[in-house]
Amino acid sequence: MIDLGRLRALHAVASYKTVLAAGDALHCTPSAVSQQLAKLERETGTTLVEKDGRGLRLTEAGQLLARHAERVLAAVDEAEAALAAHRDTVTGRLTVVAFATACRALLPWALHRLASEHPQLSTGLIEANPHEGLDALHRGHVDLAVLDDWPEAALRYPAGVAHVELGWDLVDLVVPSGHRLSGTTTLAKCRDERWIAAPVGDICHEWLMRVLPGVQPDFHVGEFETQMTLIAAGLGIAVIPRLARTSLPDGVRVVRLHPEPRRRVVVAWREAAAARPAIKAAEQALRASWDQASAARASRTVNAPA
Amino acid sequence: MIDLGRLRALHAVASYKTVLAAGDALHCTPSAVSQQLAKLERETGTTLVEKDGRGLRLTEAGQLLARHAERVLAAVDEAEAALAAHRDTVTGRLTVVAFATACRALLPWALHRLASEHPQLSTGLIEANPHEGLDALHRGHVDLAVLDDWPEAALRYPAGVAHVELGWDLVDLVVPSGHRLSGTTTLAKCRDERWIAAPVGDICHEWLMRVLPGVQPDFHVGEFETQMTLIAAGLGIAVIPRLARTSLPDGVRVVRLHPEPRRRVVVAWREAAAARPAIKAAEQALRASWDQASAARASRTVNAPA
DNA sequence: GTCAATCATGTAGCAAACCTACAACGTAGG
DNA sequence: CCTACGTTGTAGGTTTGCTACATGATTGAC
Repeated sequence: MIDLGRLRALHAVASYKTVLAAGDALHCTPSAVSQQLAKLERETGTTLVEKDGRGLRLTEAGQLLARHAERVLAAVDEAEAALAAHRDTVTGRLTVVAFATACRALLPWALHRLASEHPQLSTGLIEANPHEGLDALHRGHVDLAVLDDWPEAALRYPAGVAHVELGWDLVDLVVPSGHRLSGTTTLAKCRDERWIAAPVGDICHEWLMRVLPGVQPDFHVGEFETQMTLIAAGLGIAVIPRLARTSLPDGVRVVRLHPEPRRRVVVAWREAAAARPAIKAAEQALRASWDQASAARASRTVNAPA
Repeated sequence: MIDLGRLRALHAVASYKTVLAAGDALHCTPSAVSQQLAKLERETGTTLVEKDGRGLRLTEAGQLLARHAERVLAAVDEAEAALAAHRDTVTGRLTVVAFATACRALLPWALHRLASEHPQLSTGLIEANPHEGLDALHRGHVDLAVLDDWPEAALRYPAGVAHVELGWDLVDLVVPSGHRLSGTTTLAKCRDERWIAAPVGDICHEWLMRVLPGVQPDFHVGEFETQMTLIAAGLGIAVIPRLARTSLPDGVRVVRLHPEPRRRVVVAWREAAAARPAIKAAEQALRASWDQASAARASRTVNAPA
């Protein structure tokens, strides 16, 4: 198939009328241009140029090919321009995987912000636990992952996956209003309570088993909101991260723990996609969302301390 | 600027989903495809592909560039197709230079035939003497030359100019009806006649000076038709090629010469343009025109011998 | 779980292509 | 007639591109 360099040479000669000027425009010697033309003629089996005085002139076939060359080169230019534009535009489709609480407390804000600031970006959201999320990210099923990373059951990030910390999410004990515990306590003192926990296999359950070995929860419920309803009904106690507590139902009370358990909330992406503007924009949107949620919690705490 | 080979590699990978299949389609090893992709990524500063299981998958930028690559490659294909079509199509513009008699006796028929058989061809005609015609051809001002080549004043064809003989045009003596000469004579016997000749510098004049040294024509007229009118008026005699004698006015008579002077009628073109179908078509049309003119002369001779 | 099949990619080496410098040739214009 | 200009050929060195082979990673089956 025709070579681009030869087409460029022909087009330059067609534009500048002389091999010398063409070579000048192409930043090479006229000899190189001449050789390219000769090879193009040999390869196409067509006479493209003819001598004309001490210069040369394109034959009809040469003019024909030069016209087409212009279209080809224009298409190449367009391709480069489109790629360059894509390089610094937040565009395309961005699918995010996030753990359940983040899906409720962080992602709605962040995705809304992304959509309004970058109309060319289309987004998607998948809820999954951090293990599944990290795997989906690594496999390329999603572009961004929001993960909860518990120090006592730390995630292992595969090679090629980068991550940054969004912040720490503190965990409190939540008990029925009339419960004996109050103020600040330690987890160890709660060992003999009736426990409400996440389903087996869930990272929160896994974490609880690790910080309170031997505990056997009576209830296994995924949603913290449901857990709090069970607590309000006096059926047991649970540890609930603050991010999951946008509101506190009647009949429950928060008891601080010491030392305070906490989980890291991180955003992760593939290093291969790190340069994509949409990734950076999404990370910023998530950070803004996190800050907003933190501020909201702070004001609630000030107005109505637990 | 982007290289075509790399675009081809990307497009193949986009089409065949795997480097292995792409290499197969491109008749090279997967390693080559992989290297091309890597270089394309390096050159564009963009991530185009990402690992996906044991295969790979195009990023959005990769898909974008692949779409553009398809357009570029399509444009290249079109260029090749157009060139191939041009290679065996009688098309474009063909300018012919011819000596005066050919302009009248040959070219109208030939150009008409060309125009009707090849509607895509546009033609032009310039009258010039063979020296000028050969020069114009050589310089590329015209594409085809019809020349009268007198053995006694033979043309010199420059390098790069090819020619074929169309046929021989015999020359007779034309005298007033009541002239003493008749039947067959020799040029030498006419030395002392009053001569009508072409203008000085014209190849016909040049030829006459060479075959009859010392003769001093009293009349110098370019058009043979006018020469015959002068002959009919009894003002002198002239040598007139048969091609120029489509009809014989009253008051003149043809006298054969021995040996018969004659000129070669040739068609010439630049070797660089020899492959152009329009050149071949024009040569055939001229040959057909010549044959037609010869046949017409033959039938006239039979019906009304000179 | 292990093993084999599949696919991408890195490395070394060789062949081809490309460009530069220089010289030769032809042409245009004073 | 001679000089300036422009193209084209040749030799040489450099770059590029490909193949063959080995490596690493993943998938699916037994």
